Amino acid sequence: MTQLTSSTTTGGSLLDQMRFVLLNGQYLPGEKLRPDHLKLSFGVSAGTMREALLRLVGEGLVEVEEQRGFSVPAASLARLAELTKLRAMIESEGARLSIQNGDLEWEARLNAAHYKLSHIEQRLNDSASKPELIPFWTRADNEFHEVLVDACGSSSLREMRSNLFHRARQQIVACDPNFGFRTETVPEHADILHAALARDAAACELAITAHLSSFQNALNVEPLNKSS
Amino acid sequence: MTQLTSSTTTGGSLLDQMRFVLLNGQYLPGEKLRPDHLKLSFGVSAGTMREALLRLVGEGLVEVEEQRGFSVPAASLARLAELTKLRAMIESEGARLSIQNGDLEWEARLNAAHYKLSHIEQRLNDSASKPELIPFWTRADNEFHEVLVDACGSSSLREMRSNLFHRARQQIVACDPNFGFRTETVPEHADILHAALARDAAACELAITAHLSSFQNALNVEPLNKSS
DNA sequence: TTTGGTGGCATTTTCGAAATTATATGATAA
DNA sequence: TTATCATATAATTTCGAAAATGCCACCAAA
Repeated sequence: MTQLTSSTTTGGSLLDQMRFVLLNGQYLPGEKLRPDHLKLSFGVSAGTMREALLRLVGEGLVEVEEQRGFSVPAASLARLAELTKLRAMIESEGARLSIQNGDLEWEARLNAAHYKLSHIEQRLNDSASKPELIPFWTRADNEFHEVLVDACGSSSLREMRSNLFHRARQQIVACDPNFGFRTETVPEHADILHAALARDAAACELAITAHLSSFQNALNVEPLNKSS
Repeated sequence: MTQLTSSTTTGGSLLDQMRFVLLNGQYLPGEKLRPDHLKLSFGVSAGTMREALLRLVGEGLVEVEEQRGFSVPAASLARLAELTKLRAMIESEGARLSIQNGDLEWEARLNAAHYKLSHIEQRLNDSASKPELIPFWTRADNEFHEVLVDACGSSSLREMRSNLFHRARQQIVACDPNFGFRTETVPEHADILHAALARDAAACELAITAHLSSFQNALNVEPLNKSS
């Protein structure tokens, strides 16, 4: 396994570790996260543990109730649908702006991110199940969607996209035994890439919505709300 | 001043206090927020102070850099424009869903929220400047926009709206000597209310976009991006 | 059986200080 | 004068323990 963190401080790398395990379903939805217990697993003090949990609350990956401590957010298909819909809105708008503003260098980075992603997806497709690849796929998927909106010129939008991605991911690993991977994912990502490189904002928006909503359908959820 | 907090714990009420002062421009954009200094103003320990700041980071009202401490986010018209645009997207969608799902009780609450808001705005309109009313106006404005999306059925969207409102508010108090209040605000809020009560989602979306974008124009910023 | 209270235990919250790391100051050499 | 390095100061990070609070089982009274 490659190095998981780039942080120098204890709390920084702890945060990265916690994020990783939360995004890979190590803890069950609704489970309580007690600093006093967790400190044993991570080898830090309860205070540092509390600080990391507090930061994760800000990212929406952990919930906290006053005087009642921390817990893993409950998971449901309804919540996943909410987050996916917001993702579709934010990413569509971000991609639209990126297509408007992005330069050649952006296209190159998008290409690179898609190349990495499709490489991993190929390997996931080949053999029935390679659970050890999922973390790499998650990272590559996130990076592709990140680069897609990277030239949008709005750091607030980028922040929000990252936040939504992680929160949706957490729901997915709790709801889907396949961790969200499907064979259809491969051509869908390709569609997004090609629409973006062709500078076709409308097609790109369609491809993104199709990608996220086909994913919803696979989980037997109502499709994304169509405009009335 | 009425009671500012409903929290029982020290940290909880401290968080409310800090949020209040940050949203009212007590600290300058870019200013460093040192727990050791702030603890004197608020009468708590540095650790508790740190915890409150950490939570505010999660809300986007404070920034933190590893090994370099906390600071007030920089303010600029560009950043305000970003946040306002996201607000428009999120609130339009939330209002659309509320109009779809909201019942009579929702209409009643929206009416009540608008009544309170318009009452305060009337008083702000009458006399040239009543800076002591601004906090009340801010709260009423937030509550109106909150109720507007309250029946949307997506708690994620509600969370996000609240977050964006506060972050935008922080930018406004830093950029606008009038704290964002204009006489045009009054009819704009009324338009939103009437469109919502008439269950006219398209008109409501238009009214929201007009409201937020006319505000942008007043600050001499480029108008919100029109769909290409 | 149910209701209301009481005590003990686990957890959360808060604090103050030690350890680590950045930042500013000033001295020395090129 | 400029650059580099050591030193001193200030700030952040981390810890362990004390105080406050919630939770739960148990008992008594109705």
